Amino acid sequence: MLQVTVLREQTAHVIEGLNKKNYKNAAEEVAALLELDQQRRQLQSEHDELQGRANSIAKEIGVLMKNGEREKAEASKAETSELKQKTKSLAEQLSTVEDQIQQALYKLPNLPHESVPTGRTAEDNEVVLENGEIPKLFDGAQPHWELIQKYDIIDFELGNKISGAGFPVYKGKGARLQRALINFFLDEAIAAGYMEIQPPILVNEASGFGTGQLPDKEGQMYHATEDNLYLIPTAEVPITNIYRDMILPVAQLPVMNTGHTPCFRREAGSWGADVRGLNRLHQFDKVEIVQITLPEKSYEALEQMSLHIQGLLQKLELPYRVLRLCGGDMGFTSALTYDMEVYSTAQGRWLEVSSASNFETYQANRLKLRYKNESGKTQLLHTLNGSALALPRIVAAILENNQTPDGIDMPKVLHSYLGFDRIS
RNA sequence: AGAGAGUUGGCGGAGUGGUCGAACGCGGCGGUCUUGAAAACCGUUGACUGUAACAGGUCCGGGGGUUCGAAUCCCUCACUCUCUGCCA
Repeated sequence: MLQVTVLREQTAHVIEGLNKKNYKNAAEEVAALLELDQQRRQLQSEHDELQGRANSIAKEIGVLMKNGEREKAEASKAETSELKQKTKSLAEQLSTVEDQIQQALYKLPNLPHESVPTGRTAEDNEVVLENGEIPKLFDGAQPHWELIQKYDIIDFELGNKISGAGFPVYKGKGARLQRALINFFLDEAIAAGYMEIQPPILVNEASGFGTGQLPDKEGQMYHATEDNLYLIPTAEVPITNIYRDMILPVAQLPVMNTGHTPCFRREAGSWGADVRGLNRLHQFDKVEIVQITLPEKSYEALEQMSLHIQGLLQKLELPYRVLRLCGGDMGFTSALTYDMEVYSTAQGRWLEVSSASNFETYQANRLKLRYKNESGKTQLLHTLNGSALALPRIVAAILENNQTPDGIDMPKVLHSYLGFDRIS
């Protein structure tokens, strides 16, 4: 979440940023928040003063009791009762105001980086670059949801039977392709300097708050109510929360972690067009990369992550493009997001396979993730993450783009991982 | 799942109602000594809030209560450990 001091000191900049993110009533809400903040500080200092007096009287009473001056002690006790009442009432008001501020802050999205294009929808995203030839397919080429049936490698019906829609069963070479991709992605990340992590895939409430899934996106996560744990929608949640409530030594930076996990998304309300086959699932696999850096290094890190992701797509020989998301299409917690899209030839459209974001201090503020700068002051770090990569749409694109009338050729880089080079 | 014990500063570990933000040890930092290092000795060493700077306030797992005063007493929740049971 945003820091109150930033709202106070850079009000105009904050409002401008919120507007760019298409946040409604930014000016009014910020003004209301600052008003609350003013009240809070006023109440705080009144409360603290009374509390301070009560504290010193209590100490005096202690001394009087020790000296056996009972009567004086009793007199002082009477004096504090009124103080106590006032303090209590101020404390109540204070906590109400603090709560209001907290709620208001949760509602504010992160501010966009200056390079973020203005815009409202995906139409307004900026295409940063395109790479690779879009292959020409033969007549009768099929979309992946037909190919997976033809070669019997991914089974949605079975998934329906044992779980429900959006939970496919991968079989035979389909399953092996999954495993090969996961290993390939992890090996590449490790070679790039990331440390592999296997985190829990059920997380507690505090972790959900830390990375910003809670409270606003509660409905998107599966919730195990009996134990109040959430199935992770991305490895970002457990891997970033490892560092919750930490003050990291500068020597440990940047933190570079990677991990493969299944991801679970309820996708409530988002079913409709373009969700056939592997395009949108409730459960899918993803390799995630996470970095935690000094503030001045975070954009460099984001570029590095973007290049890493592009390298994967190049090695898989998939045509892709990189988008810089516009203010209206960006995630709530992000300051700058690059989306990587792969061209799905049989569907004739681009599919998002990765998203790399710099959250600057937005998550770190919630996480209390900090470092000590040279003058010994604790300051918030920057957090970043990216998919490297999410499997289902990669699988869809590989199947569609590499199909021949009697089989599907696997990208060369996967051969050693797969143990076969063609699905037929 | 049943029974019991516990949760204190970076770590270990005192503290059971009154100058306790917290003894002591370790670690860290600074200094003396040394050609340098180690050892020894001296000093220092949490976070948040707040202020122009002081001051002040909050924090001993979370929340609530008793009291003039709580790390210390009470309630409640969470978590951890040990034993028993079950199990990959």
